Amino acid sequence: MEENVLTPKIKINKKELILEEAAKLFKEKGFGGTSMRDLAEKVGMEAASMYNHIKSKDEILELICFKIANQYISQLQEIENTNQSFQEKLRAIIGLHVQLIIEDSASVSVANNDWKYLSEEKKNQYKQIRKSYEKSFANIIEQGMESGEFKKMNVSVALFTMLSSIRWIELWYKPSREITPQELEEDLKTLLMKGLNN
Amino acid sequence: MEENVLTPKIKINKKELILEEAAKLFKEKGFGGTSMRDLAEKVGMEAASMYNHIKSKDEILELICFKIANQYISQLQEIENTNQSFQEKLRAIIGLHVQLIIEDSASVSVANNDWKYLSEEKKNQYKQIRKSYEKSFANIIEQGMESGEFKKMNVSVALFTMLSSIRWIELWYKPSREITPQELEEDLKTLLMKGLNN
DNA sequence: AAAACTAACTAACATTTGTTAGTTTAATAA
DNA sequence: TTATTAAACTAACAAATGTTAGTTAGTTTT
Repeated sequence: MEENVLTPKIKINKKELILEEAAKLFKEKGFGGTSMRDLAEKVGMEAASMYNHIKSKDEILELICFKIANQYISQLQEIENTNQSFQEKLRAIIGLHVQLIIEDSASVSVANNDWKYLSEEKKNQYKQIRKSYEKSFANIIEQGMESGEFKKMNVSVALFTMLSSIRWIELWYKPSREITPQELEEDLKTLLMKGLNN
Repeated sequence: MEENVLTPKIKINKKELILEEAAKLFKEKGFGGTSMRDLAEKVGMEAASMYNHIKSKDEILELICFKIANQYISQLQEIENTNQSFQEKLRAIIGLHVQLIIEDSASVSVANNDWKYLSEEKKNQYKQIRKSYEKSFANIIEQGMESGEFKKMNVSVALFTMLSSIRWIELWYKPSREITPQELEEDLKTLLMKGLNN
C-alpha cells in the first residue's frame, strides 16, 4: 500500500460523516427515536452499507459519548494544573464548557442526554469518567470556599448549578442569535459569580 | 348505578397507577426505550389490559406532559398577581420549581425530556405553553432590570440560566440526600441572586 | 492481467413494537 | 336469578427495527 501524499483529503472520512449525522439526529430525535434507516438516508447510503464503516448502532453512540467525555477530562486537567486563583479557574471551566458546546453542540447534547442508552458495561465506564470530572470540579469549588474566595454553601448545589447553567446553551445557542459567544460567556460568568441582584 | 359511599377508596385509580409507573419508567429509560410490555409488568397486568384504561402509549405521554405544564402555568400566574418586589417574585418562582420537582420528580423529568416525542399537534401545543411560560418569566426579569433591582444583562441568558439551574435537581435530588429541600432552596436562591463570589 | 480489497447494493432474517379482536371472569344492577 | 358491565386475559397482526448474507462494481496492489 502506498500513501497518497499528493491529492488533498477533500472528502471527509465516511465514518466521521456517519458520526456527525448521527449526532445531529440523536440530538433531534433521541437515540431510540432514530433508526439506522433514518441515519442512512442522511448519510446518503443504504442502512446495510453503513456496516462497512461501523460495527453497530451502539458503537456509534459509544464513539460520540467518549469523544466528548475525553475532551472535557483532558481540558479540565490543563486548567487544574495552572497557577490561577480558584475564581479564575472556575471562570476558565465555564469558558471551556461554552467553547465545547459551540464547537460541537450536537455531540455534547448526545453525551448529555443519550448516555443512558449505552450498554451496561460502557454506561458504567461513562458514569465513572463523569464522576471523576465532577469530583475535580467540586474540589476547585471546595478549595475556593476554604480560601474565602467563594461563599460557603453546599458544594453539590454549587457544582450542579454551575454544570446545568451551562447545559442549556446547547439547546438554545444558534449562530443566528443576536448574541456573540463572547457576550454569552461574559454574562454567564457574571451571573454565576456575582449573582443577578444589583 | 349506586354510588359507593361507605368503603374508602383504598386502591388508587388504575389509570393513575399506569401514569405513575409510566413516568418512572420514561424517566429511567426514555419514552422510546420503554415498551408497553415493560410498563405492564410494573403495573401488574398484561400490556393489552392497559388499553381498558388508556387510549394509547401516546396518550400516556400527553397526560403526563400537560399535567405538569398546567401546574407550572397556574402557579406562575398566582405569583405574577401578587404585589411583591421583582426579587421576591423571582425567589418565589425558584421555590415553585423546587417544590414541583420534589413533589413529582418523575413527571417533571418526562415533561422536560420526552415532550419531543409528542405527536406533531400536541408537541406544538406544548411548545406554545412553554413559550408563554418563558415569556412571563422573562417579563419579571426584564422589569426587575429596568427597576434597578437586577443587573442589566441579556435577558435570555438570565432566564435560561435560572430555568436550567433548577432542572438538575430533578436528576440529583433523592430524599436520602444529606440536605433538606429547604436548605437546597435557600442555597440555590443565594447562588442565583448573589453569586458564588464573596 | 490477475488478484485483492473497498464500499456500495438488494434481500431477507428474527425480534420487538403498539395495538386489536375475541374471550373469560367477577362484580354489580335489575 | 338474570342481565349488564368492567377489567382482566390469550392470541395474533402488521409494521418497524438492527443486523447479516451474498453479490456487484470499481479501485488498488502485485
